Amino acid sequence: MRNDIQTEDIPALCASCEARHRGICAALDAAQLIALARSSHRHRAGEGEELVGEEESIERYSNVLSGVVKLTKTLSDGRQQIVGLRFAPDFLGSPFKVESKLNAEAATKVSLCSFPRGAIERMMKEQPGLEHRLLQQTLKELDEAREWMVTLGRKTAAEKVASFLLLIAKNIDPSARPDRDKAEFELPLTRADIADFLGLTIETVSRQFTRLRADGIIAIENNRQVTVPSLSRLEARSGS
Amino acid sequence: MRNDIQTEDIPALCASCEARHRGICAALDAAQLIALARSSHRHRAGEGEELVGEEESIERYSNVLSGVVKLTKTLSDGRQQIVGLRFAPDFLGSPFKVESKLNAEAATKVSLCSFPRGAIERMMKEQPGLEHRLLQQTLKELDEAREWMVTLGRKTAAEKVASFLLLIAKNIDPSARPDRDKAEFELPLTRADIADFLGLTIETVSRQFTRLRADGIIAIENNRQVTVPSLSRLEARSGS
DNA sequence: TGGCGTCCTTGACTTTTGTCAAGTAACCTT
DNA sequence: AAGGTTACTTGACAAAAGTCAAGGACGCCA
Repeated sequence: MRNDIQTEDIPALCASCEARHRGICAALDAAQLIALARSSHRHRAGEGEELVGEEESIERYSNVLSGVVKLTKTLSDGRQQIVGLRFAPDFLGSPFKVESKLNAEAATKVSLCSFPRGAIERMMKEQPGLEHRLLQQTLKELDEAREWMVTLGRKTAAEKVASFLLLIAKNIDPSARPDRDKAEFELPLTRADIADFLGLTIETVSRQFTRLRADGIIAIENNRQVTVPSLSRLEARSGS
Repeated sequence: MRNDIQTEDIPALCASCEARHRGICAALDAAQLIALARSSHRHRAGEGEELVGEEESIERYSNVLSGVVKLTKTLSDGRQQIVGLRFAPDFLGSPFKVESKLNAEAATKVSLCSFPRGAIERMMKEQPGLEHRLLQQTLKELDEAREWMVTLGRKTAAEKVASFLLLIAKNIDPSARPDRDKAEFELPLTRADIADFLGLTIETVSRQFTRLRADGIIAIENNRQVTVPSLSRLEARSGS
């Protein structure tokens, strides 16, 4: 609506940004983008860096521009579970606080575009489309979480590992489209992370990789570089 | 805001309704409640009854007024996972469709207050507070789903069963407040359902119940009636 | 270049959970 | 009250995944 009477250019910061089109910012018009860009800044974080600790969590929201962020929960005795992975251009930082604790950590090198809580909340008031967008992202996350609950609760170790590889292929390798049965990507997680994501041990994950490799379903180079000659053959092993 | 100039009474249907205060309807003013009540109706469903099938799913939304509804997902070979439980006054039916399939089934006798999709969407347009409320419920569901992912992925069978009992106690027994360490309730799920919720088999669930009973953590009568003399002792077994 | 640390793999063995089978208890129907 | 059905429990055994231990590959830093 206001786009029509809005002649200002969008901020340079946003012009080449993926989140501008597919992310949360797509709900904003040029004037709002400019306002938000004023209080936002891009920054990078290295592998293993904590993104959402106690204090920071509520104060800043971010778009993931590149890299992978893992969301984790930890039991009192240290057992850990990854409850979600965020890829570009996902939104990071749950609006309005939830009681239960969640940690966000860079799984790879990541780049983020962050802005203060207040800015986004102000915009939500004047632009209902933004809240709508947020609701949609949240529904998508909920859907993904439930999908993964099935994987955690009902799949075998072999199926879990195959499901994980499919998930990564879909989100990392841009060429892994339905019309192309081949995929190639670098694993964004260590074996330990993968184990925490799948509810398994490192050793079990490793053994399943070995089996997939022996069966020609995947090829691995340098521990991280994965080639999947046939996604459908991989999917056949994912139990879905 | 419109509450001030609104002198009409709220509909009789809503007057005694829990969802009116704690549920999604709390975001509506009297005029909107009246409009919604016109196209809504209460109905009951028996144990095991399908609530959200292929066609019905998107067409009707409901508030759960009493009883428990289970949300399930099923793998192609029939393995099933319960991905959520809805208690009164939770909202049922995800707004705007998601691609992945989810089934809702009455776990116990339930009573619902349903209204057509169109009605709620119309109101969301004129009352942003409603969408906000929906976002909050969705965030709560997401939080619960992630909490359960930890249970599924990282807890032992014994801890899973204890966690399940705690969850039910909190949601069913109104007297199970922090200040009272005792709880008593009727299990809303069969052993098979519990197994599907916990990612276990019926037999394992049964054995864990037997152990909790032998250790005096719980008492069970008639398979379903559970007494927990000390919630904190139960919690100590839940691994959280 | 060498040494150290991290990440990963592999093997032997243990534990946990699942499977199969039998049997009991409660309930519903007639 | 009899018969059948469903839900649950229990036991013996099998399979899956975890644990412990050793060793290899690679990268980093002095």
